[in-house]
Amino acid sequence: MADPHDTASAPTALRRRRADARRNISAILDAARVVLGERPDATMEDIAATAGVTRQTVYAHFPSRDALVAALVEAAAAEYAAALDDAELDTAPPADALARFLAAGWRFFDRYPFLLNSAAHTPRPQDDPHDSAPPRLARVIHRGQTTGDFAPSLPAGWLAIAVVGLQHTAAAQVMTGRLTVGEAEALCLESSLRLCGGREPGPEPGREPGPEPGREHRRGLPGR
Amino acid sequence: MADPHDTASAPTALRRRRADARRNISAILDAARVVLGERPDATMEDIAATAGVTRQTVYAHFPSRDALVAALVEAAAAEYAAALDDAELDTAPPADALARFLAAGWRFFDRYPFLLNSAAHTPRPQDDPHDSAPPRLARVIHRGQTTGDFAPSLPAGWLAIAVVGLQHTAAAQVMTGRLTVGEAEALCLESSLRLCGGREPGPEPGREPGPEPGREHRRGLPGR
DNA sequence: TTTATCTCTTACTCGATGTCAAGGTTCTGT
DNA sequence: ACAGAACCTTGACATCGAGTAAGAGATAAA
Repeated sequence: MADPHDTASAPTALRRRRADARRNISAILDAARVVLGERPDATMEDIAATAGVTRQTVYAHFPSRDALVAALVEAAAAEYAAALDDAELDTAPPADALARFLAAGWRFFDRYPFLLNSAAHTPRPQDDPHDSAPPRLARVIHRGQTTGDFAPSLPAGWLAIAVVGLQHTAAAQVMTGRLTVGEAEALCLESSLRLCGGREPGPEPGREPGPEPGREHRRGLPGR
Repeated sequence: MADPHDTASAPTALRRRRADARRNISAILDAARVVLGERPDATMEDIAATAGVTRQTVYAHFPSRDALVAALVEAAAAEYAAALDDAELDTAPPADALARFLAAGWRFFDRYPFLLNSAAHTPRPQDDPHDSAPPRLARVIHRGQTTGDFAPSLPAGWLAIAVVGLQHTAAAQVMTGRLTVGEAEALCLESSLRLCGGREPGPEPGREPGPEPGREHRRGLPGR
């Protein structure tokens, strides 16, 4: 709080901070991303220690724990949105766009596992301005429905949410060790296509549903 | 802990408790079910006050907060399992059995909304002996795959988990007020059937996808 | 009625969050 | 390079919730 000079000479909401301050802020955010991914109920002191600063320094930049995770969610949303921007969802064929959407999601979950550990969904106000993924996917699905690639009998908005939920479910299976990452990706893609009413590829040779070799690493939950 | 007489003369693990004790235990469980459904981070004192007892009385029956929610999850699992027993999943046609499974789930979520608020998924050991729903549904789906009602190209075990996850997703949409209960049920059923590869009913008259009248009550999240 | 059991009151410890002030350190503008 | 602002650190403090403990009073069961 105590912002000494709120002069109107700063049109940008973010005042230029000192270099070490910015360094610490990103160190704290990084530490929170890692530590909260391992233990969602980690202490402020744990996060501060991992970031190499003191607990009070964390409070110097984030007024509360909720503010910290909110900032973390914000950063995650920005990264996710950027990844989706790079996926060219609106130009690729609908089925490909769906696959790219899911691929971006897997990379995202890999970097922000704490979003799967339920601590992120704190009592957020009923608006979710940080979650731009479902609308984007809804556009893809709607486009596929008009081109005939997807079945139009279910609303695209719901299907988008359902696909994201499906990926969330699959990721949770990876976290508990019941699926490998490769299995989860394959099952999620196949299921999402079917959910959207895409034409099944049928039993053609060269497309077995088993996990492709070389990526059976399970994540598992870290000890304790 | 302080169990005064652990005599071997009690073959049943549960010693016969005094009547008011049992009454209080169920009152506490009921209060926890309601209060934690509204506020997942409610205090022990909140739960105790709602149950009409003192905080220490709660600790007299449940050694810790985790033990209380564990008991609550246990009770929920028992009710859910009983509801699934009454649904005759193994005799009804697969598509009907799937619909019954989902219907039981909706009644369950209505009684135990706290299970949607993520606080229930505390660091549980990696085994989930309390969750008998997916295996049952997997049996139904597998049966449908052998009879030809469902497509066999995805493993039944995964599809069961995916359907449960889909219902979870739909229920979350109801919690945030983005869907009514009726909409959520209709979309979830339709999506689950499609996910399992059931034959689409096609555009026959008399099956509009809109919400049927008389059950548009939204749940919404309670204030604060 | 008697007795074992349960509940309530009061008070305490412990850990985590959040706050505050003083003094030292480091960056930045000149 | 230098002065001052911005930042970090140390230490102490307040608060809240979880969990523990003992004794007096209430209540169901015998």
